[in-house]
Amino acid sequence: MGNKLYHHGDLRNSLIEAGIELINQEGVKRFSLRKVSALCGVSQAAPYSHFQSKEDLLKAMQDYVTEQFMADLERSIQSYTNQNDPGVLVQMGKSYVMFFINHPHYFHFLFSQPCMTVNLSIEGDAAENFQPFELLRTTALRVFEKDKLSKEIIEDTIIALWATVHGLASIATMKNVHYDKDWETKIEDIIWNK
Amino acid sequence: MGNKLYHHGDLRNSLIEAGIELINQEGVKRFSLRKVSALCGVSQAAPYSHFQSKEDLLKAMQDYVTEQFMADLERSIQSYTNQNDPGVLVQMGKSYVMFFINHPHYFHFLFSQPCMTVNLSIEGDAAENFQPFELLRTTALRVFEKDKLSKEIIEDTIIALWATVHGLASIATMKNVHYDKDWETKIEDIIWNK
DNA sequence: GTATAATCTTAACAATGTTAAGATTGGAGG
DNA sequence: CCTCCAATCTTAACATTGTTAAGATTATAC
Repeated sequence: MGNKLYHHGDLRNSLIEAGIELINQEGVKRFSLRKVSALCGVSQAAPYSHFQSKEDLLKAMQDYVTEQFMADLERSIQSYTNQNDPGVLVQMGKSYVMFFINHPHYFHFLFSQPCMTVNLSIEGDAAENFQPFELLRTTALRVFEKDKLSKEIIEDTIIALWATVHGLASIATMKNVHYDKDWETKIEDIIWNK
Repeated sequence: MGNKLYHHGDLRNSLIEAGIELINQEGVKRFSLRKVSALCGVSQAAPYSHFQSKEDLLKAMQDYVTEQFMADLERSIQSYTNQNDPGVLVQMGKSYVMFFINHPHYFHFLFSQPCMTVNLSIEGDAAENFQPFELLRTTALRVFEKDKLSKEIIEDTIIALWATVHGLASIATMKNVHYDKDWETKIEDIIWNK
């Protein structure tokens, strides 16, 4: 009765988004299921209708962000005319930075929390790695295929490209650094001059 | 009265060592002050006579291992005749691996727990880095000084050397890989052939 | 030998993850 | 429209945890 519904309607996503906010404000250390429940105006045990455990919610939070990020990057790549042209890397790099300019809280959530496991290894099992990094890597490998470069140089170039783009995202999402319409051209310039 | 002493005698170190054992067996997630206290045959609040908090004990556990490791490495370096000879790096590498062959549980404690913060960056703040890594780095810089190599090549060589040595330690401390008297010569060969 | 500081114990508190049992509700099938 | 069922949510409770307070015990300095 009234405006208080027994059924929340979209509790699963609300818990995920409130969880990200909570971690950004208090850190993963002070994150708790009960606090997230309270933020969603819901009882302490409500999350257990959607998640098996606290760890399960945390994993879902990571997947939630990563999936949006991946969808954005894949859309960006496929919208480019020539998939083998180096320009596709610049296009992807722009999207990489832009995604976090549009969602700065996602950047802090993913990369500023020591226990949010984001694997970034070249040699290790690719399947366990941060998916956006692997997407950048396979895209770059396709672009560089025709160039007959040594494996080492290619891998180093990929790391350099990723570092540039990730660094830009890190700077752009810092507090007091505001979005500027010149950012897009800024990003293009920096990546091209690599 | 009897053999049960009111004063433990060496509780601080016992807590640290029992804590390392507990983390190796159950993981940092299931580590708790009360369990460590029980393992030491002491009441739940006893740790607070030696540590301010759980975090404080965890930090002390890391420092405890790192200090022993550093002392070992420094002794190894200083025992070598010529501090500028490349051989000092081999000597140090041998000690690096040997330390963890002699203390395999320290390796797992330091490197297999996601929340044990071990920084290993080249560009970042050196003071925040894993001290043994910085020691290897400064030693290598001294050895390579006369060679007039580019900074990039030197840094890459340092990474390669560290990776070799650390990888050997990782393999050597795996279960079912037992210490063998040939390990020392094995290590020498692998590092020299780099 | 006594005062004092260090060390340890017991007891309690609030916060947390998790489960059990039951209430409420939306929607499918009659 | 009505009924039944599964999904969703609530309340209540439990064990575990970090931490503090108050006091007991012991080592050590004087």
